[in-house]
This record gives sequence, C-alpha cells and structure tokens, in this order.
Amino acid sequence: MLSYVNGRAPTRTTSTAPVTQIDPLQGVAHLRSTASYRRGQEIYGAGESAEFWYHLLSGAARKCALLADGRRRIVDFLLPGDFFGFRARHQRNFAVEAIIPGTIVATYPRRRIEVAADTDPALGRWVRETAFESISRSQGRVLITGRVTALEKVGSFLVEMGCRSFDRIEQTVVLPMSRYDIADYLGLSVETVSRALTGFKQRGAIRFVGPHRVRLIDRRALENDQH
Amino acid sequence: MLSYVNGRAPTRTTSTAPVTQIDPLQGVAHLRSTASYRRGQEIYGAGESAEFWYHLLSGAARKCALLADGRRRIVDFLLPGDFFGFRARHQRNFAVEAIIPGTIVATYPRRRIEVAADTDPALGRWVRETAFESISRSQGRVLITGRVTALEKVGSFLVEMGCRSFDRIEQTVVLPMSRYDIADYLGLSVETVSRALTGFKQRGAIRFVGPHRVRLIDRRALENDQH
DNA sequence: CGTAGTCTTGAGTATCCTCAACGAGGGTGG
DNA sequence: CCACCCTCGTTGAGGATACTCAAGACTACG
Repeated sequence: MLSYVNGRAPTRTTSTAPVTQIDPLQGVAHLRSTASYRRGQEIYGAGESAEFWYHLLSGAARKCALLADGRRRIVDFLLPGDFFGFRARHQRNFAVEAIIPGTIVATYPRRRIEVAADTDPALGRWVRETAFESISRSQGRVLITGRVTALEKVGSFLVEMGCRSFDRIEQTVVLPMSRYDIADYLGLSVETVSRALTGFKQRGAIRFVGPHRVRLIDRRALENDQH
Repeated sequence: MLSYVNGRAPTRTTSTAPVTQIDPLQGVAHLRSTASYRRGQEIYGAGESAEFWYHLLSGAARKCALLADGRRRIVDFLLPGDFFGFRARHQRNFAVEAIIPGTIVATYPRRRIEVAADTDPALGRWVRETAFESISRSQGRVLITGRVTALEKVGSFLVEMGCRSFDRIEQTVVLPMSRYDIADYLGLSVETVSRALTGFKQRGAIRFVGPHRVRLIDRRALENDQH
C-alpha cells in the first residue's frame, strides 16, 4: 500500500541566495520565491488555477494524473533544473508531489513573467525555448513508455535517467523514486520492474550501489532487447 | 507489409488564399507558404535542421521516430489545426509524414517569426500559448499510451480521436490512419487493435461506417475497462 | 476486373500481471 | 538501546492477456 502525505503550507522563504541561474531569469529574480517540500507533499494540485511557473532546484518530484476510476498515473519525473507548470488554459490537469524530503522549488508568478516578457524579448525567447525543451522531453518519454517489452521499458528508462540524474562523483545513476513509482510511470507492475532490474544485474549490464544508485556497465544491453 | 512513399519535392505554392487564421498570425501571413503532400510523403525528416514551424491545414500526418534497431515508432498524430516542428535545439529527432493524400501544410520560417515576435508581444505570447498547448496534448497522450490493458488503450484512443477528429455532419469519428499506425502508436500489435475494436463493436459501444469512420455509442464503455 | 495492401479472425505460445510470502531498511516509542 | 511497525524491495507460482504465425475477407485504386 502506498502512503500519501499531502500536508500543505511549505516552508516558504523569499529567496536572495545566489543560485546559479540562467541569464534571462536574472531580470525577474526579484519575482521569485522558493519553498521546501516534505516527502509526498503537494507542490501544486490538479484543479488549481495555473498562476505560477515552477523551477525545481534540488530534490525530485513526480507529476501525476488521477484517472476517473481513482487510480493514479505518473506522467513525468521532475529533477533539478527542470521547469514545469506551463499551462495554456487556466486550470491544471495534473498534480505535482515531492519525492525527496527537502525538495526545493522556485516559483514565478505567471502573469508578471508574461508582462515582463512583453518588453524583454530575450526573456520571451527564453520562455519559448524552455517550453520547446519540455515538448522534446515529453515526446522522448513516449519513446520509453511506448516500448513493447518490460525489459525494453526498464532498460531505456535507466538510460534516460543516466542522462538526467547522474552523480559524477560516485559515477552512478540516481533513482530517487520508488520501484512503485517506476512501475506506475512505465505502466508495469512493481514485481516486473524488480525482476527486470535483477535480470539486468545478473546479466552484468548494471550494478547496484544501494537500491537507488545504479552503475550502468553495458549500456547496449539496456537499449537492445535481447531477451 | 507497409509501403512508404518517400518522394520529396512537394507541390509548393506561395499562399494568398483566405484561410481562416488565428489573429496573431495575420501579421506574419506574408511569410507563410503552403505545400501539398502525397500519402506517405515526408514533410520533414529526422536530422534536418529545424528551420521551419508547421501548421497542418487539412489531411493528417504522423510523427515518427526511428529506433536504433530499425523499428519505427509513432509518437503523435497531427490533424487539421495542429502546429508542429517546435524544436529547441537545431536538429530534429523525429520525422513527419503525410497519412492522407493531398495533406496541406503551411510553413513559417522559424527565425523570421522569432524576430517578428521580438517586436510583437502578442505574437510572442501566441507562440508560447501554442507551445503550452502542445505540452498539454503531449502529456495527455501519455495517459492514453500508458494505460495497462489493450481495451483501455484502444478505448481512450477512440475517445481522444472523438475530440480531435469529429465529423459534425456525419456525426462520426474519423480515423484517417491505418490499423498498423494505431497499433504502432499504442504499442500493440495490429491484431490486438483489430480485436479490441471488434470487441467494442460487438458490445455495442461503437458502430462502424466503413473502416475509418466510427460512431461512438457508449462513451463510458470505452473509458472504463470492464473486460 | 485484377492486384496489392489493409483488415479481420483463429490457434498456440510467451510475457506479464495477480496473489502470496519473506527480507531489509528507517523511524518511533518503550 | 532494542523491539516494533511500516514501507519498500525482492522472489516464487499460477493464470490471464497480448503477441506471433497463419490464413482468409475486404478495400482502394489503377
């Protein structure tokens, strides 16, 4: 059984810390406020009005949809550096929850950024670029979840995480989410995910350094489905 | 076996036709050129530099990725009104091919739109909104392809197409793509797609008016997976 | 009217899900 | 400090689902 800690009221602070930031955002840094979230805490909820854009600074989060029958479905994992919360219409379809305790997220008021972008072409371009990146990422994800066999799904998931969440010091891929989350994301059962991982381990394609740290040994074995 | 007609050189014409157009694009209408594509013809290819933005005016197209092992994977279907080709980096990951003979696509030079957007805030906002719509659409798609059973996948695919490709006159959903394309898109085999459709038909949830026209009778039966 | 591609249906098999149980780790309270 | 609980992760056995292979019916188009 999964537990959802959905307490609100994050520890919000007006940020003046010199976070390494992309240039175009410097001009609107005074609009930013950062907040820290506990494990399982909601960053924004489905049905909220889309008044803010978000920038995940540290930790990790999951973007979920609630299906009509009550089941949950993870649509995306958000990692440090990711922007999210872009929304055309005024209401949100998804909820975002922190996975890691102490996940830090920066918040920008949408309308005020839009206004600023009207007079600052560089900012406007930057928002567009960021949105385009988000599109590319989203479509790349379809290539992972759309794979046929479980081994293919898990394998390409590991490769994707290897690109997005790599610890250079320990030379390992960090999987901050639980096996349940991975299973939900890939449309598999937990057991199948676990079995696929042990399968890769036994074949020497990966090596575990704790359940949430993996070293990718044979990347080709992860991408090709050689049963 | 599928056939791919990949001939290039579409029938390109500088457009002055009074197509119904969204306001913000009026200012850059002179930059537009339209082209007609044959069935299977490539609108743009993987590896091309992303110099244009596209607007599908009539017909239908599929966005595909070529996997390392040579297999193809359909990532998206493009229907009248859809914008595509947004890309952050300079090279494209996907190829787009026409599905319907005589598919008409409008093309806008990316850089010149960007320049125009620098001085026209409404245009800049419109591009952002369009990109955000594309993100929402892409994530909604994950909810379809990420469903567990084949019936769920095919059912929610029909519902989505019911929203996107509805013929008001005949009161039918138009499925311009082949069963093979649907199967590829949903990550199923052709046979399974066919069987799921027959299943829905026999249960009275849908009614066929030719293989590419469906009337949705019981929408709830398509969304709920009641085996 | 013929051909090629598309769509449907059938039978057998492999894969993945469900149910069940057990081990490991982290946090809390005695 | 240890025991306990809760969640997470892994492994096993059995059964349902979807894939593969195969063949026939239908459509579109020249």
